[in-house]
Amino acid sequence: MTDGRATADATAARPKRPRGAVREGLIAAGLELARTGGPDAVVLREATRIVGVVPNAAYRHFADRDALLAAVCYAAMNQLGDRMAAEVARVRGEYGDPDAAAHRLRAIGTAYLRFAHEEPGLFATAHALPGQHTYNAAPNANADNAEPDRTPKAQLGAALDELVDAGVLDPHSRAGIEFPIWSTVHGLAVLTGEGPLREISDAELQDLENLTLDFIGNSIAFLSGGAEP
Amino acid sequence: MTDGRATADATAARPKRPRGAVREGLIAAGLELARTGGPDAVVLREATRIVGVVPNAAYRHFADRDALLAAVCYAAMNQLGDRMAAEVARVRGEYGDPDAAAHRLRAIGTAYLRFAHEEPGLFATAHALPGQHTYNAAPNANADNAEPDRTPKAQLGAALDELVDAGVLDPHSRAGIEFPIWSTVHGLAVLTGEGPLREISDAELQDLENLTLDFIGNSIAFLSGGAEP
DNA sequence: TGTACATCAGTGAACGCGCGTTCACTGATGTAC
DNA sequence: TGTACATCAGTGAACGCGCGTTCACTGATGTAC
Repeated sequence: MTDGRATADATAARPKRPRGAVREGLIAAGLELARTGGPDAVVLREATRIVGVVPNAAYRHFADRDALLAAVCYAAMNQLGDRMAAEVARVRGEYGDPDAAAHRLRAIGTAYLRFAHEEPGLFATAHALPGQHTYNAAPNANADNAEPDRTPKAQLGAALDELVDAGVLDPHSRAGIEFPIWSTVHGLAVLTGEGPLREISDAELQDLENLTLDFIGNSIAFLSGGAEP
Repeated sequence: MTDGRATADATAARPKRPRGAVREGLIAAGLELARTGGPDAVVLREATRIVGVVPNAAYRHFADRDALLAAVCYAAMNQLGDRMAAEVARVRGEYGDPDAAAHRLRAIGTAYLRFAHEEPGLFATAHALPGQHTYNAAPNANADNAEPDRTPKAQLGAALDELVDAGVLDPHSRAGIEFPIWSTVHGLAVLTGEGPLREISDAELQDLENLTLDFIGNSIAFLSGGAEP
């Protein structure tokens, strides 16, 4: 009874684990810690405790604490990407339809902001990759990749490409426009999350989000030669 | 010679310090630590070492480590504000002149981005106020304040007010517009500083900054009923 | 102007804590012949 | 099919470290009468 092991199997002593289970478990544990307390809460010893393994066992799977943290950061970023993809997929209308394209772009933004608001720890962790690691070398970014790139930047880029194909956005204005847009949404998430605007009410937050997404829409509209509504 | 004290005064033993010198020294030391390593580098013991005082002496001036960090955060934010004010002051043209007003708004943005780029540690620290403290209760924000508010938000607000007075920006569109603008600039600073865009070259960074400030200008131009240039 | 006392701002020593990391080890799994 | 051996993935114990914080103290400064 002192042993909290799940299985009452007779052959106890050392529990059998499928291959790779500890590594995956450590990342999952790290994600849970990050969810609650952000990147600083990803403590190697605590992760091994959760998995039920001795601390140094982690070094069979990760070079050091930062390598574990990096894996957790990638996982957090993937969760953000999945949320965005899911939100975009909910928008109906065929590819190239101007209205649908605009809605999909907005869905990108709202998903990003919603994730930041609902999972502040994971959102912060997704952007807390340790200095010696690189965002480009993300594990899921294999060269001969059949499935599309699900990074936030890539999904935003795809939405903007559709806006061009739909004839809404001038191709000439397309180049690099994802960066100001990404910056705007990211900045709002940071300022209202842990930044100087973190004390505002939910109602004010909602207003700010709408205001900000409209702000983005206005800039695009200007590039498309539109006038004030 | 083993004593690194500055003065060779005969009455050594305990060096005389003017009133408040230790407190100010701790904040200055904390700023120096933050400059190099960000908010996490603001270590209470290290700050006391720099000042030349025993660790627990800090508790005469700060309730705990977070109180010291909060003071350092406020100081970092003030440095950012000072930079912005200096950059804006360099723009010539009298108040209300449309061209000068636009330049002043842009100066706000460039100063913000420049500070983030040149002093990443201080920039991060300015936005790393510990959770139990509040940005509104900034020490320099006394109620009966003769001097103007130098917070980034206030300076941005002043620039936008001038844009309204200059007839460039519709008063109806003025309300709350500082938040999307602030978000855009802040987001770019974070993404290119410690975020996923931190590995880009200086040239690319320059392009991104121009692109982003133009993006802001476009949104304002749209609100003012302008068309594509 | 002098004395008594309270407050202020520092010292010195110590505390427990939890962390990341290293070492030498051992049993289980996979592989070659 | 069986045996010999290398590799893998865990254990157990220990390390040094530096941190924030608390305690009891002491000398210097300011204040009341």
